[in-house]
Amino acid sequence: MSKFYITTSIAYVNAAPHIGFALEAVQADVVARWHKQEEVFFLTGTDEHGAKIARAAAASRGEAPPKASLATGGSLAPKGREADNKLIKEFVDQQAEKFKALKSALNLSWDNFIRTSDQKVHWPVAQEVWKRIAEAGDLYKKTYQGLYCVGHEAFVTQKDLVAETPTLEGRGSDRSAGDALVCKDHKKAPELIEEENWFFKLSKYTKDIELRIKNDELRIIPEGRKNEVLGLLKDDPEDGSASSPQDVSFSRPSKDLTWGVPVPGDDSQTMYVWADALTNYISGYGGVKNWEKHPADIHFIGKDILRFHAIIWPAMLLSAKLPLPKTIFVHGHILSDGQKMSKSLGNVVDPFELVKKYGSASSSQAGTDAVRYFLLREIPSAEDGDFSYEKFTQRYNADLANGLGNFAARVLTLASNYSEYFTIHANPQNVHEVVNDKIKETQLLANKKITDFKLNEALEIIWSLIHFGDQYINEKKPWERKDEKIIEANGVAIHSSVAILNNVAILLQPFLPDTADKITKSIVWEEGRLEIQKTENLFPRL
RNA sequence: GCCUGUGUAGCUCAGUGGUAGAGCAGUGUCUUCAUAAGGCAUUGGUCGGAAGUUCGAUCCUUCCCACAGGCACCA
Repeated sequence: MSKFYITTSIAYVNAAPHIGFALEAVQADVVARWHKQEEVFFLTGTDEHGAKIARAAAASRGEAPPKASLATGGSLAPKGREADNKLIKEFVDQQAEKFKALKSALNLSWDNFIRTSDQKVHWPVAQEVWKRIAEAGDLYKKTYQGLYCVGHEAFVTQKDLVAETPTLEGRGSDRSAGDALVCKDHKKAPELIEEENWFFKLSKYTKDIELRIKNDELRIIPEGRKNEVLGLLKDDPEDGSASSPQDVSFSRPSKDLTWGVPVPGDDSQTMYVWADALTNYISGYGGVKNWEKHPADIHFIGKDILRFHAIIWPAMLLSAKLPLPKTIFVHGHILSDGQKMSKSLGNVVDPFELVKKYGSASSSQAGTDAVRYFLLREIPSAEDGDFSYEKFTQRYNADLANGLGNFAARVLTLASNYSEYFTIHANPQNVHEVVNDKIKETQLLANKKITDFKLNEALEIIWSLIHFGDQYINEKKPWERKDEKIIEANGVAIHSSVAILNNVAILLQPFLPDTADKITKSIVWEEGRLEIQKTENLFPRL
């Protein structure tokens, strides 16, 4: 297993794929394709367990009272769940298909798609890792106290609570002191419930992890995120504001949560998200043995799940005596017209719609590459970015239609119109020195940017080569002066232009694979002679 | 409430102790091989606000404002 191993986080299937996951998948895809000269294993998948999924499944069948106050009495959780689980299974199957469809929509090159509901592939690994952690003595049972809201069918926290309205003051005598809070959605006081959970001794490993992150044995990119994690790990008891992470709950009673992986040796408990979902990186990779030989080179994740990947996951691996991933790359979030995307605002951007919208009749891949390009160029790789149709159109016209598309058409037409030059001067080596230098410089810079995960800047650099090409052609004007004396010079100029285009395509291969192929295929050398096959417009102007 | 980060031209961002730069958009001009595309030139900024350190700050310090994120056992 000497493969370069790249993962995305696994997507939670309670909702349809949105553009945020598309961003992560596309970023990971570029890096995977860029490493293709080595052997690469690229994993993605879906996280399909948990109470939220169960609720989403019910909602999708139009059954559940969304936030209506209909408290389901006491019957919400327990028995008779076999039938329910079957329905949930149908739901997640359906959802997982939508995520898998991203592969063709965005031309992704993943090698495996892991689903946490896969009882044959995923469950045994999740349980094996659990056992290893248990054997290390890092799991213990503890009573968990929480505020349970019947309306939510879940534990709620302080931020879900609001002060009770004055009109209900009559009940004042009922409640104990300081208990004047009610659930903000359901206007009912939560119950204090105790339940027994398995806990993981996270605290045992925080020092070790802090060290490994500090010395980049576990790299976290970008720097700001690394510092954020180090801040979390640092214990400064003085001000009491930040204290190193506490042990985390690793299971839930199965009476409340049957939709998940059973805890080995304890039927009364179901694995909680960490123990279950994070192990996908091992189960999707052929199991513990493979991971031991070659752990992930890069995890691509969003900033919202940094804590789990940078602290809990390494702690689990240390406990299970398994190697840590080498790098965690953290991207930001995509805003929609400056606002957070949310269902209630109705501004969620659907990647499938985008691809369809920007694909032309003649070529649907133009839409795919246009979406890939926007995500990779407009969104700074490690930061938040903004999506709007206006920006998309602007990027498309300026960079793809006027920039790349026009340049390709320009060079190919030029080369095929003046092909007589080639009979005289058909040597591919015959490229101007300045052009060769610029090409080499661009390759160097772009590769450096990709290594640093600055994909947007890599594209910027590639586009500077296109710009250079336009300048070069304007300067050489190979279309005029066809007299004998300068035929040779024009031949070199056209060869040089073709070389620029060809190298742009090579550099773009990981970013816009389909467009790159089209360009490369239109430039053919036959018996030392250049044959140009003009293509249709790569990106028609909008 | 506590902690961290960000705030620079219409938009996206770069940048340095000595009074600011790029790309896109805008304007002018040249050009036709090209997708009314391209080249060149150019208009935009009291560098979030206030005070301080300094001969001098956009870059240093303090306070304030706005936004983002983290923590306060919420995944």
